[in-house]
Amino acid sequence: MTLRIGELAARAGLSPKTIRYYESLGLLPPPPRTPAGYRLYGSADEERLAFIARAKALGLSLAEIREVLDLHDAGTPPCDRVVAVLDRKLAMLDAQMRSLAARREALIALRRRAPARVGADGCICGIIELGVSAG
Amino acid sequence: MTLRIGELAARAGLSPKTIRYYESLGLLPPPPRTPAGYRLYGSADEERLAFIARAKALGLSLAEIREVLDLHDAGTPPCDRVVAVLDRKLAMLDAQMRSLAARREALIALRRRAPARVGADGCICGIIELGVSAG
DNA sequence: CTACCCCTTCCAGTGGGCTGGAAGGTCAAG
DNA sequence: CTTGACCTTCCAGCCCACTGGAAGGGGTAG
Repeated sequence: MTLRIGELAARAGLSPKTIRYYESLGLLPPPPRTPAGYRLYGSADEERLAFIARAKALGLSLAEIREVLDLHDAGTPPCDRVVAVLDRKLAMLDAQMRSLAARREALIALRRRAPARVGADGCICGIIELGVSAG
Repeated sequence: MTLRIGELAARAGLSPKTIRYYESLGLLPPPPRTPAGYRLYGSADEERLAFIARAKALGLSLAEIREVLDLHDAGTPPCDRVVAVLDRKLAMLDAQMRSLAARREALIALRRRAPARVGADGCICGIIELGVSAG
């Protein structure tokens, strides 16, 4: 159960570069090394990477994941923090979806009127240029 | 109707930096200069910036806007291209909204089960870690 | 003259999550 | 011995739309 970085990366579906990058961000503790300097990992690291993957899939940034991991490593159950982060994510997601929906409406309205605007005079492109009421 | 860059920027609601940046990207043609090298703009530039602002609000990237403007400057009505870009934007928007909606569902389900997962043993944080079926 | 604001150019940094590449060390197989 | 896969470090770049700052010139008011 001792892995070099390439093996760990393969199991986690990442590149060795990414593992080293995570270590540089403090997401993974500095692992023990062989005399030649090769990093050596165990199953705890694999689980940690699985946790990171799950948190990433939920939309947490690496900085947020690091915060949670730091709490855990300090012996504090990170769950309260996780709930707070999740709630914030949810609020941001809602806001983002609203703005996307608004843009989508604008785009669809424009798209519907586009044929009538093609070739409008005195402007760069009537589709974009003319006000919503026109057409 | 001759403006220096600061004046034009103020009218367009941009910074002089941004105007120069747009020029460097080819969104604005290189304007005439005073003997001292100051850029001089006219109402056509103001309209061009208004067009850019509108296109940006629709979600076009500066590269896409440049493409449209290049077509226009070459004497080709850009409307066909605009329609294609708009359609692509719409498809991307839909895909993005679907993925956001999926993440939102996952987040909400997780959030609902969170209390039962707090303090789960043998993992970093039960809220994130446990499978969807758990709880 | 100074003060002050505007203008010029060019270089560099922001954020996020990597990725590429150079230059070199290590280790097992053939 | 060589080959080749793997490892190490460090620096640099990607995307996007700017933004900051340095270093210097221009133009006008007092």
